[in-house]
Amino acid sequence: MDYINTENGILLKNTKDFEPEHVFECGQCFRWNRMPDGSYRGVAGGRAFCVKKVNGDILFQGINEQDFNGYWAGYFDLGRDYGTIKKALSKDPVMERAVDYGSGIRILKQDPWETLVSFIISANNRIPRIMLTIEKLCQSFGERKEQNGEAYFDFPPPRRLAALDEQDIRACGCGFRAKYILQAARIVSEGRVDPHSLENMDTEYARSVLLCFPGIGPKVADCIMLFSMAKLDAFPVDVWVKRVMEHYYLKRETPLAQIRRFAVQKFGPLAGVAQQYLFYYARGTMGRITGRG
DNA sequence: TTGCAGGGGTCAA
DNA sequence: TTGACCCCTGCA
Repeated sequence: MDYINTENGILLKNTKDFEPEHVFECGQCFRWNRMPDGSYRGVAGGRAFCVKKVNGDILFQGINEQDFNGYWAGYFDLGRDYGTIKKALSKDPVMERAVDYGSGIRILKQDPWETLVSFIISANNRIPRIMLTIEKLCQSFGERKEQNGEAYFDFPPPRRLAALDEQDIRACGCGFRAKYILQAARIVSEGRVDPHSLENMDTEYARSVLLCFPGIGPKVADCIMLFSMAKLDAFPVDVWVKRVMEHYYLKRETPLAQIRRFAVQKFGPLAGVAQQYLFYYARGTMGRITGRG
């Protein structure tokens, strides 16, 4: 990992496997917004900052070296060689096209609690509304902070949400998911499950624990593990991945669980990364490109 | 202009 | 296996 510590922030060199648009718009995160100049501004890990591409390099604006090494290098999965992963996946002709299409995708390592709630909200929902709902939750119940005169809000911790009424959560636009969020907050704040501890458990066990939460089914559980626990063998199957898998591989209508088994068998420990390339490829190429989820 | 289907799933019957 | 679920958007 080659970087320079500049007065503007950390400048990452040799970034052929890091494209901000691919990273932030492949469906794994909901608090990064595209700015008019093409940079992305987001809130994560308790702070707000900007990621921007400058002459082929990636600038993490306003991040110091200590925070970069202590947190952000892990968050952006900079220790992993995506070049090798892409080469391995590209042996498959369909994956070769998908990898080429989303060549700058990286799997983020987000906060497990925030990711758990975010993907409960994602169920039967569209991306713009998911983003709006999460932002409202943060503005209503998260800690207010300020940076360069601009306010931003952390994601509310479990104990904060657990102390609310279902109606308070519903008022953020969560709809029928409000009761699931409240119950999840109670489960975690009472110490019955620690989402962070699941990182150290194998994928099948972590999955079985996540499935005990109301509002978390197979797809959401796989998303939480892939996008916050670096469990790259988790393969979330949503409608887009279902479409792309049926179209290119299975050639017929196939149950979700069967698609997942097929993919895990085919792509093994890299199934989750393959899923992200396929998802981004499907959404970009398989019709109906809209603001809808 | 209005009405209705459907969405990056999950639950309950 | 199927309908209901928040609520917003696209479309007829």
